[in-house]
Amino acid sequence: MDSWVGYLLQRAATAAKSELSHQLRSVDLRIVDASVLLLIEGNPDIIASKISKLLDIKTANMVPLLRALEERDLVERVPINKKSHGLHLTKHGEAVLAQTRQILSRFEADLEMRVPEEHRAHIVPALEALWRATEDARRES
Amino acid sequence: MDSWVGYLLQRAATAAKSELSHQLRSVDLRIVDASVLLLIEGNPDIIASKISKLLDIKTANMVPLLRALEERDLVERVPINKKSHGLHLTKHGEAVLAQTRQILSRFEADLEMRVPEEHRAHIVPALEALWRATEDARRES
DNA sequence: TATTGTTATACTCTATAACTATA
DNA sequence: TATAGTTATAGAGTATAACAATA
Repeated sequence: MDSWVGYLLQRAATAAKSELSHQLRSVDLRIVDASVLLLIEGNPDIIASKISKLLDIKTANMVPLLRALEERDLVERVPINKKSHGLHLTKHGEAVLAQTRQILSRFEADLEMRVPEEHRAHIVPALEALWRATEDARRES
Repeated sequence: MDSWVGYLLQRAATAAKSELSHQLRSVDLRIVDASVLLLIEGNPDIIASKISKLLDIKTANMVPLLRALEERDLVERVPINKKSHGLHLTKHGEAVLAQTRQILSRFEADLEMRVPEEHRAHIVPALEALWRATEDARRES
């Protein structure tokens, strides 16, 4: 079973997620929080429902997530019209995300270096193809 | 972000898990149930606490899991001493696992074929190294 | 009519604590 | 003293349904 792609994928992903979660505790963020902040920074005035589609989060679950980020003064909502709010980072949010980005890029570099040199160039295209083809299979079923 | 190993790892693993869960519904098993059945078949008279260590399941959570498998007549407990029970598959359990094994091996073959040929030989050793090194990092911290 | 956002709630999975009994 | 198994419970995380208001 140890040589099965599905099993190894699961084990590697779980281990990586667990390590990253641990490292993000220093900025008091979960992985999903960091993902949302990155998305807001890269797409100023993005609305909640757009984030929910991109990250596969139910809109109902976006509410407490964004409320927490807002209460911590990381994110601000600016009314676009009477229905939607554009999201953007506060000054404090930008500062926290800068710290977070350092953690993320260091973590990513560590992950890459753990792949033996002769396999390193193959891991990204292999995972990318695996992801896309598996997503497609799910959509077809 | 789409080229980050950690991100791709997560996406590919989630997609694969979701697809396998869906396929296992035909035998009314979750992935964890199938893993436990495989472990019992490969290690007759294994005890619950051993499974809990191997699959990283809290012993408290093994109780309802094994009870369900026992109530469905897939698994039997045979007393080893006054404290432990050896687990093994019933005839019915063996039959269901045979079906399950077909689903698993077909799924695994599909996954492998989704990796482009030029990267295929690299994915298993790459994931294995990533898993082990990341587990080690977690243990050290 | 579809989208956006929200509330309330339920379900699953996982985690913790306290406990009994046996190796 | 450590291990095996159990109970009860708490906490995330995620999912569904129903709803109001606006594009």
